[in-house]
Amino acid sequence: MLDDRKLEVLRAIVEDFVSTTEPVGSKALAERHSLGVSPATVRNDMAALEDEGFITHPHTSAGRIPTDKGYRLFVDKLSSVKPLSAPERRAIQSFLEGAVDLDDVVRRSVRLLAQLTRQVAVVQYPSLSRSAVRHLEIVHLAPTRLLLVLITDTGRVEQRVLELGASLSEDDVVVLRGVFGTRLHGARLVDAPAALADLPDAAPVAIQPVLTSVMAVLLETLVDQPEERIALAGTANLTRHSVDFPLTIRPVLEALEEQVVLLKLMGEVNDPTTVHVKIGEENSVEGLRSTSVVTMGYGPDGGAYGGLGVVGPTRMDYAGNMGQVRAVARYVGELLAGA
Amino acid sequence: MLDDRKLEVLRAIVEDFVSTTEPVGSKALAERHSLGVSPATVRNDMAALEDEGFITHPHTSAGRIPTDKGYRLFVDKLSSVKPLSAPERRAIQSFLEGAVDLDDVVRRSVRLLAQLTRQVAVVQYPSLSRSAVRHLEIVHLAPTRLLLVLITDTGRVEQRVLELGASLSEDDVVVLRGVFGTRLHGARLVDAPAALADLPDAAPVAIQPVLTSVMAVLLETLVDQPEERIALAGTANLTRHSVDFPLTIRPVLEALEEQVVLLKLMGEVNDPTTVHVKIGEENSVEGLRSTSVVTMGYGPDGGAYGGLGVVGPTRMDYAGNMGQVRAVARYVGELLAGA
DNA sequence: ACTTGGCACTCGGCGAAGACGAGTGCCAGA
DNA sequence: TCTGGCACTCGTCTTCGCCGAGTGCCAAGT
Repeated sequence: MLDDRKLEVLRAIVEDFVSTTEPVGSKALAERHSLGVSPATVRNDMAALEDEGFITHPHTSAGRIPTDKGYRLFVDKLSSVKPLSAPERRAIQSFLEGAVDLDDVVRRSVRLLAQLTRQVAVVQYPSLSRSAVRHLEIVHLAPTRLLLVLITDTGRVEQRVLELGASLSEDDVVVLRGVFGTRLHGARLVDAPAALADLPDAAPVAIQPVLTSVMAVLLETLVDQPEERIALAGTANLTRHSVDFPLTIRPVLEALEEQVVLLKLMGEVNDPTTVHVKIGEENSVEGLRSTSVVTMGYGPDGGAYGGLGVVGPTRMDYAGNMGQVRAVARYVGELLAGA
Repeated sequence: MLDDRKLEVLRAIVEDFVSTTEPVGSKALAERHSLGVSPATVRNDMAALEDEGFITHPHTSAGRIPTDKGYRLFVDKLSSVKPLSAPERRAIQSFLEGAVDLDDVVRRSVRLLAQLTRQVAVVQYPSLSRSAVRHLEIVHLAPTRLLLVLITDTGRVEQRVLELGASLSEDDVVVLRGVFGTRLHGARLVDAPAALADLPDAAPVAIQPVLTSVMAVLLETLVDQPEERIALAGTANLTRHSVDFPLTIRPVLEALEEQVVLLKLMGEVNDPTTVHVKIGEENSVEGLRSTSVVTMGYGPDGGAYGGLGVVGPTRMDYAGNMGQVRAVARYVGELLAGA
């Protein structure tokens, strides 16, 4: 059905189309790649590939372009992730070293990724629920007002102001600090509910009410509805492709503005060992059906802190972008593990 | 030189052009606006306006369009900031209420502004240096490692990990907390250097070294090089205009990706009482020469916490956008003052 | 059975030519 | 100072025809 030469033809079509942006014809193909056969033969192979749905032609008298299915085959069978060049490695290193805090790491990574791939880059902040508690600070702002500050092992900081029904003494606050500190320190946030389950009963009766409400706030805002954050960069890169503009990039820009969409994108990967690729119609998000998304999780092998990746035209350099995404994901993972 | 009718003609041209996007001719103008004169007269006025540089025509047989100078006159003399409609007010309120923390406030505001104006919206986080210290927490992560967490009255949280040369006891940390707490609580960050100036001398000798380095980190990262943050939304709105090309929106997108550019934009306004408008070539940033920027500071009258605004085509609804920017700035200002 | 050269055919792109019409500038008269 | 008239300019849109890349198919060769 699909012998080696046909696959070779497909690879040639993808590579040429990706680099030239123009439909590729049988003649040019036979010349540029040393396939050792005539254009006519190539045409036959092309017809076969088209029957199988791997390529199409926009109109009768034009060359062929790969379909989503064609790219999929190319990515799965015909290409391998391209390791980075030495300059690229150096770029990553010099770009990311010297980041002062988590925000800085994320912002630098996303810009780096955009620059490296020349695509739109997306980086998810380390997910709260998968992080562990490094420190929980309870600040007594006013008699009836507490400020909770949670700091995770990946450096995320979340704070909430809490209005209490009743007034609280400084001693009460100290007790609260002690109780939550011992229960939560080092615990992963997903495990927090379990760690705190018996807390109200175990505590002194006097502070049980306030303790319960602090617990409620903690669990609600940090575990039940964890606030996910995402950074974006390189949207200007969208204008490099697709000559016919507003129509193509509009829905993409709109989709990328939706926090939900980005979360979905990133949520689908929590595997920090493999690069994932979604091509065109494979994307579950409406506005991104004309693009491809390359993603990877970052963090420890067990479960990633979060995801990162790039969004670009289906006509992209998959091998290269996959390599770049993988490299940045690994670096960021290491950086945060060491923090 | 420019009598009332000519000004009226200019206003009509600006209004028509803004709403239709098309060069406006003398005939259409005389009909649509009840100027009480014939197209021929309007033509004469137009010729005069053109001589003065307030309008041009793209080519001989086209209508007139305003120049930057024309828009400037329009904004300064011919229009007044448009108050919001009732639905708009309600939208602001329902959009912003229920924000749980500063991040939330900023992100909601920027999206709100983008939606309201249908332009690209920019919101600067409250500038650190102009904020006051609500709480400074010093966490003893490890014997030689401190975590500084600064919380400002506007709700910004900044943290830095600090590696010390020497080991520190828990008691030392308590002393540190006390010292910095009393000195800084409630102080504005701009005043921090003064508030801390004599600190090393006044403190117990034992902790002077560590105290000095904590001070150094504080002052350097929080006062000398305060980390400014900016949120952006509505870039997809750029595609609504400029039927023409990527050529128009490309440089704009690129400029908007530069943190520096946005800071410059926002830095130029710290007046929370007036809306500022930069039109086309008036912009100091290269990539934004084809756009207009409407900005305003938010915060207390004395000095704003930060700035916010929108970026759009010079052909924008100035009166409306100015009203919207002003309204959002006021709301955000109140919201943060009450926090 | 596969490959190859030949050949007729398709169809989008591009440039020329022309019709159209919006809008102008100017002028003479009120 | 305003107005109507009029000739003129010039960009836009449409049509038309040519060009050529590229195809599909076929018959012949290996």
